[in-house]
Amino acid sequence: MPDAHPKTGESRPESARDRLIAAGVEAFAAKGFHGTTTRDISSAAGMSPAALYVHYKSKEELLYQISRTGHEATLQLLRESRASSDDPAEQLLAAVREFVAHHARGHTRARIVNYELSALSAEHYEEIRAIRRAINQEMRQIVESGVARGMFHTPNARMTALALLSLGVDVARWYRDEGEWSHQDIADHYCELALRMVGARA
Amino acid sequence: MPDAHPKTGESRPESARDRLIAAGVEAFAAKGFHGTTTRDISSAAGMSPAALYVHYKSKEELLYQISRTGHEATLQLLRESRASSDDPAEQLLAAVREFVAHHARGHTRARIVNYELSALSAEHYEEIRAIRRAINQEMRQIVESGVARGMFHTPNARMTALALLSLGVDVARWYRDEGEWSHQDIADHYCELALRMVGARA
DNA sequence: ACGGGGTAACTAAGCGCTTGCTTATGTCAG
DNA sequence: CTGACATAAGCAAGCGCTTAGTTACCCCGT
Repeated sequence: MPDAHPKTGESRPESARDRLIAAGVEAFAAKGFHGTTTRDISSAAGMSPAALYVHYKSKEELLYQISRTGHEATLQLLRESRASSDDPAEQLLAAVREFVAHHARGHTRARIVNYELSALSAEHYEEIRAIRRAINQEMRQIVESGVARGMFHTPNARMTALALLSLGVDVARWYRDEGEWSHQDIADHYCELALRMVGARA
Repeated sequence: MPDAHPKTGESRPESARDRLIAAGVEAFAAKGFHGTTTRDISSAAGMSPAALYVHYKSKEELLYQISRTGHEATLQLLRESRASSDDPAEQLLAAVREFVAHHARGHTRARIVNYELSALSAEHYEEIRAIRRAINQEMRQIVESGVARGMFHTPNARMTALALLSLGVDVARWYRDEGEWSHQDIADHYCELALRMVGARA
């Protein structure tokens, strides 16, 4: 909303900010933050190098915007999954299905979200860490509520919750668009794995 | 073996090559290949920038040596686990325990092995990919042999094997030395998770 | 209808610095 | 003397980012 265009409204093809974000996502995911130059990004967005600085203070701020919106989308996805039912097993299935599909479909963005944290400034990193803690807590509460109701059986609910997230995050590392499994196939199989991991079959 | 020292034998504190490797591991893991300068590496190894080129052709060749030995160690670990027993369940437990402990204890090296592949040259990348395929196959054969003997029950043995490796690899991403769980704790819990994932309790 | 003034987006050129790597030279054990 | 190892100095190229200037478009008093 900071760049809502006063007159063109919806017919505008794509804002310069968005094109820079899209170019940054591709480049950072492919070559990493430090392996990407501001010239890579701006030329992929069809601009001169200086144009990047009209819209973002620095290369790092572009990374931060990508990372922040990516983390917030992931957190929201887990919150909605947990709110979708009162049954922990249903919550778990929704969370795993959405989380895995999100990391497969958006593997490019997800790689930046999960593997480029060390390129953030100290302040930005702290902000992102807070979102990551909230993400962990969502999954933990699903598993712990299932254990509390006697529906799940695991000797260490926190580590199991971490393993579930870990499994989903790593999909972004190995997933390929040309692969033989669709993100649906993967999400379905991972739902089955998740039920087994939490010990849902008493 | 290319730099076996003729006389000092075992009392030699550490060769220059090894110090460069150690410095490279730390730097690459902390800031990534492109975020690390040759001056970072050489000064951490207590040498001038030019000394790196006495021992390695380029910064990329140093990365390659780290990546190759790391991959080979991982492959060997899985081969030994599989050879340690005829029982697929025993093989699985040995493989998961060793693989997870290896990725926790050696998380610094493991991060380079798994997250810095795109910085390798095309030729080196192909060589590493071959080792990675062999690693996948080891785990796959454990799971498939368990299914073939009716001891494991999973609808997609290949995806389950991939998930097991994925779970272990991702330990290197989140593991911290200061964390409250030792690598033994994690390995034990992950063994339990692995048995559930493959459906070992018929 | 018109022109002056303000604003936002963008570029060409380039600054100061750092990069990976090389060269010339020295040192020292065998 | 030789050869392996190290360094000081530095090169060409590339880096993130800045500056000065141009263009396009808005509002608004006359």
